[in-house]
Amino acid sequence: QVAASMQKDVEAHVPSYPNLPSKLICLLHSVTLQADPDTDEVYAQMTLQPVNTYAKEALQLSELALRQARPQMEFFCKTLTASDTSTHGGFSVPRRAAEKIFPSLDFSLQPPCQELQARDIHDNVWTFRHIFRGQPKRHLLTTGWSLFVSGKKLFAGDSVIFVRDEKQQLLLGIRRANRQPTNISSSVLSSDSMHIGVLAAAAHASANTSPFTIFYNPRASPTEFVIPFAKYQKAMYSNQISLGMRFRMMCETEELGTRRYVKLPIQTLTSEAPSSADIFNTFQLHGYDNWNK
Amino acid sequence: QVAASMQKDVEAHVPSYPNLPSKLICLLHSVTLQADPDTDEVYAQMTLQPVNTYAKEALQLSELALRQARPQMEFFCKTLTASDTSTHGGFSVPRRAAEKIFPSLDFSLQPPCQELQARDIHDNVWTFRHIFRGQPKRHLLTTGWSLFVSGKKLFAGDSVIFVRDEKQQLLLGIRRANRQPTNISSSVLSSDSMHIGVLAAAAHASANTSPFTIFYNPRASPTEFVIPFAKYQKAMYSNQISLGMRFRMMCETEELGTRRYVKLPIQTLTSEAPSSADIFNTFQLHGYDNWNK
DNA sequence: GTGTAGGCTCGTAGCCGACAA
DNA sequence: TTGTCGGCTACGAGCCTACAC
Repeated sequence: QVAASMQKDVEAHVPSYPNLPSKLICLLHSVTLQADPDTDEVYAQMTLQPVNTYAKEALQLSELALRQARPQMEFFCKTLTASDTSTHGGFSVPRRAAEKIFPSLDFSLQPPCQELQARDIHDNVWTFRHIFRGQPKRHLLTTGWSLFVSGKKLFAGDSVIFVRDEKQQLLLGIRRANRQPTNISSSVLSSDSMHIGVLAAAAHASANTSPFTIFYNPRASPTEFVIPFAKYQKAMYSNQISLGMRFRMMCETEELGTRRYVKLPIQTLTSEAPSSADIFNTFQLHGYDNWNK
Repeated sequence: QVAASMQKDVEAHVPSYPNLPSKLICLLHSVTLQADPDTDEVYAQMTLQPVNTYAKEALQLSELALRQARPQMEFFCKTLTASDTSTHGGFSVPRRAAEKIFPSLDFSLQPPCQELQARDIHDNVWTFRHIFRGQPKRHLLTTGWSLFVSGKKLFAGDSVIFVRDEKQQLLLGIRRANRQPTNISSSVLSSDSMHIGVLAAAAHASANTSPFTIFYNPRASPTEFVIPFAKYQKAMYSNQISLGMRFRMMCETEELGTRRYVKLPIQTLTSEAPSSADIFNTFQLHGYDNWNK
C-alpha cells in the first residue's frame, strides 16, 4: 500500500523492514469511523494488533460480521446537474424520490410547501424550503439550498444522498465525483513521512505483537488493503491460491452502484442506534451511489 | 520535536530508536522553499545527510552562509484593519508606503488613478485599482482588493507585504496573525504516523549515514529544531554549555519585527535572480512584519 | 418528468466623501 | 494621516414560469 501510493524515486529513502511480513493477521481492537470536517471525506481509524495464533472462533466471528446486515433505511441519491449547482436556482428533486423520502406536503396550500431539516455527517442541521410548483408541477428545494452547495463545495457531477431513518428524521450526505486529487501536498505534512511511519509502526507492532493505529481511506486506495479475516481465509484456502501464483484481480474500486469488500462490523459493537455519522460512513464505505426510482 | 508536537497518550505506540542521538549533525544537500498552495503557509523541504566526521571547512562555510546578506529591496508591510477587510470598502494605503513602493500617479488626472499588478508567492497576478481621492486625499486600492482578501482568506490582524523588486515589479505577500491552529487533523493524514515516519527515517539515515528528507515549518515549531552548524558550535563551545546543564532559552519565535535564527543559504546556490517565491519565503522565514515608515 | 433559460426583485458588495481620532 | 461610517448605485443571487426534450 505504501509503495502503491508513494511517489517514485524516493525508494532509496525508505528504510527496509525485513521482518515485516507482506500480510499481517491482526485482531481488530477498535474502529472509529470518521469524516474530514472540511471535505466530509470519510475514513476509518483502526487499532490493530498483530497475532501469531488465533482460535477457530476468530474465523466464525469474522464470518458473522460479514453476514451482519446493516440497517436498511429508505434513501435516494441524485447526481447534481448544472442547474442544481448553479447560483441561478435551487435543487430539482426527482418526483418519486421526494414522495418516498420527504414528509408529505399539505396540498391544500397554494403552492404546497414546507420547511425541511436534514442532518449531515457532522450532525450539522441544514434547512431547506421544499416547494411543489411550476408547470408541470415539480418538487424543488429553494431557500437554503445554495448555502449547502457552497458550504460543501459541490459541483455538477457530485451526488447528494437523502436518508429517512427509523425515527423519520432526514439525514443528508454527499459523495463527490471522481476528480483529480483534491489537494496535492496541501500542507507541511509529508505523505512520505507518513507512509514511512505506517511501516515503522507496523514493523514495531509486528515484532512486539503490540497494537498500532492506522488511518484507512478506502476511496484513496487503488484497491483494498484491509481484508476481513473470513474473506482472506476463503481466498487463500478454498480457491487454492498460493504465494507467487498469478491471478487476475477484480477491480471494482470506485465503480458506481457496486459494493465494496470492506465490511466493518461497527454496528455489532453497540446496542444503540447508529449515529448519522455511522450511517453515512457505512453508505459511503459501501459505495452506494446513483440510486434512481 | 516529535514529542513536542505530538498528542499525548500515544507514546506507547511510538517505536523507540535507542541509536538515534538527540542531536544529529548533518550535511545539507538541498533546500527547497515552498508554500502551501491553499494557505500560502511557507515551509522548507530539506535533504539532510548525517555525518560522523567533518572538516573545519564545514564550519567556515556555515559561518559564510550566516553572514550572507539577503537581497535588500524596498517594501512595506501593513497590518489589516477592520475597514481593510470588510466588504464595505477597499484598502487604505499608508501614504509614505504608497509613495515609496507604488509607481507614481499621474496627478493631472482627476482623480489620479492607475491599475496595479502584483505577483504573489505562486506567481499568480493580482490586479488592483489604485486611486488617490477623498477629503483629505489618500491612497486607496479599490476594485480587485476584495477578491484578494477573500481569495487569501485574510482577516483583520493579518498583514500584507508589498515589495518592489530590482525590476520595478510589484510582489505581494501575506502573513497571518497568530491564531489558534488553522485546521486540526484536516484530512486522512495522520500526523502521528508522520512523526513516527520522521523518526524512522532519521534513525535509518543515522545508522547508514544516508540522506533523508524532512519538511520543516518554522512557524509551526515552538522553537527551532534546525540550527546552522556555526550557531550550534558557538552555543556548544564558546558558552561552555554541556549536556544536561540547565539554561534559559530565548524564545523569540513569532515575535514581530525580530529575526529568526534559521538562515537558509538558498541564494548562494544560484546565480539567477531570486523568484518571488524565494523572496517571500525568505521574508517570512525571517519574520519581517509590521514595517512602518 | 426534468433540465435549462428568461424575467423580475431585492439584498448587499463596493465606490464615494464626511468626519473624527 | 487614516479608521470608520452613512449614502448611493449597480450587479448578481435567487424565486418564479415557460419551454423543450
